[in-house]
Order: sequence, then C-alpha cells, then structure tokens
Amino acid sequence: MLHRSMRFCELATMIPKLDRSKPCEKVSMSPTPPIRRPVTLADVAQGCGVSRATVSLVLRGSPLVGKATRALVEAELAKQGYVYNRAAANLRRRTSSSIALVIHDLGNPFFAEFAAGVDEALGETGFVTLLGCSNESTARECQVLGSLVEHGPAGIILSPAEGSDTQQVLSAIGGQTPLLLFNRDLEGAAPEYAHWDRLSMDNQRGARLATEHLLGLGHRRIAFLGGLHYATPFRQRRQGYLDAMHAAGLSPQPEWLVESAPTRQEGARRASALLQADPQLTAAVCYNDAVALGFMLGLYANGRRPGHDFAVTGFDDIGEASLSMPPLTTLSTRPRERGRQAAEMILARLHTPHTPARRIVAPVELQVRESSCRPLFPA
Amino acid sequence: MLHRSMRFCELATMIPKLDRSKPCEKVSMSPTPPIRRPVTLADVAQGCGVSRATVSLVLRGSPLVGKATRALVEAELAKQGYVYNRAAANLRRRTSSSIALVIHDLGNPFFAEFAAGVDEALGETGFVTLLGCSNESTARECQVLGSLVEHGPAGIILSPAEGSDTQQVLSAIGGQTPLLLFNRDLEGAAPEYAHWDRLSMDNQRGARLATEHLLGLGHRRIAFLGGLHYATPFRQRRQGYLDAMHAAGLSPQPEWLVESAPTRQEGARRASALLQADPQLTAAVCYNDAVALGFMLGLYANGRRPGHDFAVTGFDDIGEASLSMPPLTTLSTRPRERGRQAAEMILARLHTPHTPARRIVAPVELQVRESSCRPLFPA
DNA sequence: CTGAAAGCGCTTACAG
DNA sequence: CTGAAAGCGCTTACAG
Repeated sequence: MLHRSMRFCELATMIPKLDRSKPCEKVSMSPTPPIRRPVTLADVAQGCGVSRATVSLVLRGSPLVGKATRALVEAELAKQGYVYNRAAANLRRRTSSSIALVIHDLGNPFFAEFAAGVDEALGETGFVTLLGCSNESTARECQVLGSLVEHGPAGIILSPAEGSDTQQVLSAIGGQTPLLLFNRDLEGAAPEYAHWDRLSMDNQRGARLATEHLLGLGHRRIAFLGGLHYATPFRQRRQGYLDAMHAAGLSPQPEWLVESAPTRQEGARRASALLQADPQLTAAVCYNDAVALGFMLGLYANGRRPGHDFAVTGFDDIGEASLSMPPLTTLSTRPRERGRQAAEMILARLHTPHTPARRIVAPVELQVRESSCRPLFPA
Repeated sequence: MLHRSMRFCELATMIPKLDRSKPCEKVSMSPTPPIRRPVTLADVAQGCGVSRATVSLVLRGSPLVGKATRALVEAELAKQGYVYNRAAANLRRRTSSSIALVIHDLGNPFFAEFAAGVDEALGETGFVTLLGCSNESTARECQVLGSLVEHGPAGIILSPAEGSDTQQVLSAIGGQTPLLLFNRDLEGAAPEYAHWDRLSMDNQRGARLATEHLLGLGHRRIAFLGGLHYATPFRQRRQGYLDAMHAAGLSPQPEWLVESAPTRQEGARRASALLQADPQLTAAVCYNDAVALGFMLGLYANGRRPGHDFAVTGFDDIGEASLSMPPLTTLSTRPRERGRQAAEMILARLHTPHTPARRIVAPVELQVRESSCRPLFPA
C-alpha cells in the first residue's frame, strides 16, 4: 500500500500547477479570455461588505441570516460568478460527496447501463461519480482503486475483474471506505470483511425458468450456449439449466454445453458446429443476449429460422434481446435499475455504517414472446 | 448560476457527515470493524518523530530528505496505513487532478467505449474521471455540469445533449474551465467562446467512401437508412452519401432515404418497407452498425441474404459490425481511441491554456470485406 | 538535511 | 442577526 501511495504522489508532480494566483494582465489584443483566479467566499464577502461567515451561511441556506443581507449577498454571488468549492467544504466538514465506481468492462453495454444507473441515482442525491475502468485486469483494478481512494470517496461500488481477490482489494482501499460488490464475488473469501455489501442477479433461478419454459413447450434437446467457465454468473446460469433438465428427467448431452466468449461473434460462430453435432436440437438457452443474437444470425446463415424451427432464449443483460425480432424469449436483468439499486445501497451504508452487510440477489424476470415456438422434432 | 450553486449547496446538507473525529471505542464483541479517523500526515510525523513537512517531502519523493529518515518515514506510513488526501493537497497547491466527462447517452456502447478510452488515458496520467450522464436532456446536462464544476475539474469533456447551446453550457460551467466538445457542436455559436476544443469524426467523408465503394461494385439503387435529421452526424453522413451519388450522376429517390432511430429495432423494422418501396434496391448505406445489424436481420426475415443478394455497409460506431458475419463492409470510428485522443487534447490544453482552439476531425476508415457483393439486378 | 509557520477555501462553534 | 477565530490535511517558501 505504501508503494501505491508513493507512486500516485509522484504522479502528482506531473500534474501541471494551474497558476491562477496572479490576476491576469489583460492584453487587449489577445483573443483568448483572461484566466482569472477563481472567485472565493472572501471576494464575495469583501464585495458586499459582510464577513465570509455570512456568505457561507447564505450559500448553505441558513435561516440565521436576514432577508436584506441575503439579497445583497446573492446579488454579489451572481455578479462575481462565484463557483462553490466543494473540495474545500468537504475538507473542512470531513465529509465526502463522491462515490467511486470501478467497472471491469465499460465497453460491455450491460455495465455501461449499470454505470448510467449509478450516476443517475447519485446525481439526484448530490453525489458525484468517480469513474474507474479496470479493463478486466486485476493489476489495473488495484491501481484504479488506489487512485480513487485518495480522492476520499464516501463509498466504492466495485464490479471486480475476474480473479481479483479480497486481500488485493482490501490493501488497495485500506479498509475504511464502505464497499459494494456488484455482479461477481471476490476470490479468497476473508470472513472478517464479510461486511461488504453485495448485489448480484439471480442467475441460477433465471436460467432454470428459461429452461423450464422451453421444456413446457415440449422441447427436449436443448443446448446451453456461451459463457466461460471461470465466470461466476456462467456457473450459476449453467447450474440453473442443469437443474431444470435434471428435474425433467433429462441428461444433457456433453455436446449441448458449448462454452464461448459472451459475444455475438462467438454466438454466431458456434451455430454451425452445434447444429452439426446434433441436428435434432430444437432449442437453446443462451448465456446472454449478445450470444443469443449472434446465434440467431448463425441460425439464419445455416438456413434455419429462429422462432419457427428453433427456439432461442437468453439473458437480456444488455438489452439487445429487446430487439423487435420475435424469436427471443428473454430473461431481463435491467442493468440501469441495478445501478440505481447499487447507488441506494451504498448511500444507505453511509447513514448506518454498522449495520450488518446486505446481500441482495435481484430477481430476474422471464419475458415470454408470443412467438415462442414448439419443437419441430418431437422428442 | 446562482440558483444552481444554491441548490447544490443545499443538497450538501443532505450528505451525512461522516463523523470520524472521535477515535473508536473498540467494543470487542462488535463484528463490524471500528471506524477510525483516517490517518494524516501529522499522525505519521508524530509516530516517527519528524515534522509533517518531512513526511510530505518523503511522500512527494523529494531528494531533500535523507536516506535514513526516508526509510523511517516509509515504514511508519506503511504501518499506519496512510492514505494520501489528494483533495487537501489540491486545495493547497491550487491544482486539480480530475477531468469531468459528461456524456449524453452512456447506454450507447459508442459513448461507453469513448468513456472507457478517456478514463484509460486519464488514469495513466494520474487524473481521475468525474462522470456525468445527461441522458440526452439539456436540463440534466446543466445540472450535471454545475455539480461537477464545483469539484474543480481541470477540464471538461462534453458530448452535448441534442439541442444544448453555448449560453447554457457557458453559464453552467462559468467560463473558467477548459472544455472539449465531442461529436456534436453546440447550438447558438458564440464566437467569443470559439476557444473550446472540438473533436468529431469525418462523417461526411466516411459516408462518401462507403457509397463510392458500393458504386464501384456496380450498385446503382442504393438506400441510406437510419438516423434522425436533427442530429449533426446524421446530416453529415447523409450529405456524404448524396455527394457520392450526385458525383456518379445519380439522383437518389426519396424512398431510398429512410430516417429512423439509430437502433437495431428500427433497422429491422424498416427492412420490409424499404424492400416493398423499391424491390430493385441492391444495397444500403446504414447510419450506424446498430441499424445495419437490425437491417440484416430484417433482410433475412424477408428471405434476402445480405452479402449475397444485398450489400450492406455502415458506420461501425459501436463495434457491432465487427461481428464475424461477412456481409458488412464497415466504416470504423474507433470510439476507444477517440476517447484517448479527447483525454490527450484536454490535458494538452492545461499546459498551454492560451493556444488557439484545436478542431480535430478524426478520419474514418473503410474496412472492406471480401464478401462485398455485386448487385444482382444490373442498373 | 529538517522544522516552524503560513495559507489553500471553506465551515462552525462562539461571542457580541 | 453578524463577525473574529480556529481548523480540515496538505504544501512550500524560509530559516536554521
């Protein structure tokens, strides 16, 4: 931790000093506007002949200050174009008005939507989002956490990179700041830090619902496509699929379980192989909507018609499945709402720091399309 | 502006005061770890019997401090788990280590990738990203800018909401902080603020290249699909299409120009109508990859085979077109690189505040697929 | 090479 | 109802 601090402090020396100290000598021919020292409370106070304290009280809407004085000060604030320096106020009050949000893959629209939800909810409460992207690297995650924590966030929302563990995270943030884990768990569970809140999706139940839906339509040869085995959500979703199959007395064939990166590209690429491995397949549960969409394109390219001769369902992590193409019956995870929920959880933690950790598993909703097709090949 | 400040100041009173002042009375049975007052330079200084100044010098890597002292201090820093308070340092030094990033639609993967690029490049320089989402609302954009500017960012990167104008933005940020406009221009050009940097994509040339590519393959009846007329990039892209068509001596039919929201849903929905309006169409330039992908699905659903009997090209804003389905010849805009570029531009502005504004139009690259098809219906 | 002191822009008891 | 003063956690000339 020492080294981290050191490194970032040294980085600070690279940051140019914005020299706003000397009032600008206005050169009339210069087309660029002069850089002025930002106006402070003291400037405003002097401008209208009251004390800094009074100006501060006006700003904070205190009832202690008289009507006339208030009007005077407000006019002066507007006139000088005063901008509140929240960093200074936070320092003095020992408060924070920011929350750090560390995302392992912002390029993934699921997490982008999540981030938008977090920011939206925080903004409504007067908090600001400190963004950090780890790009699925635990090393970068540590750096980013270390850097953000120096800005004194009141809390951290972390969607951990694959493989990041409790000790790493802990030593990066120092154990003072409340943390909320989103979507994934950390490795190396350390029970003494079980006070971290958690928010995740009910992946297992969702996959079970989707599989049961297909079984209910009469499908028997159902594939589970996409996702990589090291990801927690993958294991949970696959388990839900297996649960439903086993409960129906079916043994999924090994070739029905196909791992792939959770992308359209891979979904599309797997279609031919899957249809060759078992031409009798009539349905698939897809790991997420990206895989499902790619798989649908792959089906088309192989002369199949999803929704007519092949049933596809999948998790609608990203919102892609809400595409108006009918075949997909989807499992909705509503990432933006999850973002708002995460924001509310971490803010709640600030008011009640000593409450036991909350572990929320958000429900997943099956949205059935009319066109969900029955199998062409009876079992 | 006054009212804005006021509102946010009042919001501040909602922010709970993290009372870290009194050292925790450790209750041994409590399972939650004690909240300690964060350790400061003074604590460390006292802990190893040097002055605060010395500790500060050690942190900042100054050569002025002796080897032995340095080692002593470093040990103490590690022992106490010191976390640098960058806000305090920034206050004292009158510097800033953050950049505000305001995005009108983070759910759009193009802007999510852009944001990731910004954050990546900023992180490498020791800066932190203050995120704000305007959700395509100019009112929220003003709020968000007002809130972020109170945190004293060294610069602002703004991807403006549709319809936001110079005066609004200016009065929200106060005219002191350097600003970079990404992707869109503001309405109500005010020449005195022409010092704002701009970064956008060469939409017109890109669309022209794509159209010329199709013309070169022999296509004559080419549609331009998707996008909404009020968006600047739409008008630029459509203009590029029109330029190429006119240069080839062709007059695009009115029914070839179809506006729609830039989504897969709309792209898919427009396919049938477009094929009915002119069954002789052999190719389309799509506004972006979302539209193109939806349109491809729509073609399949209408019994056409993109890449075989219909040529599709489009802007690959989002990276969707890099889907391994062959039909799309794409125009790459590389949003993540644009993000890095924006970060570099705004950081450069800090070193050279009085340089004239830079207006960069990033090139767009045509990536031709082998499978680009020739028209089935000769002109 | 190290320490005492002033100050960044705010807030907040405490007098008056 | 208003003002003088202390202090949040740092940095930085300036002495020594």
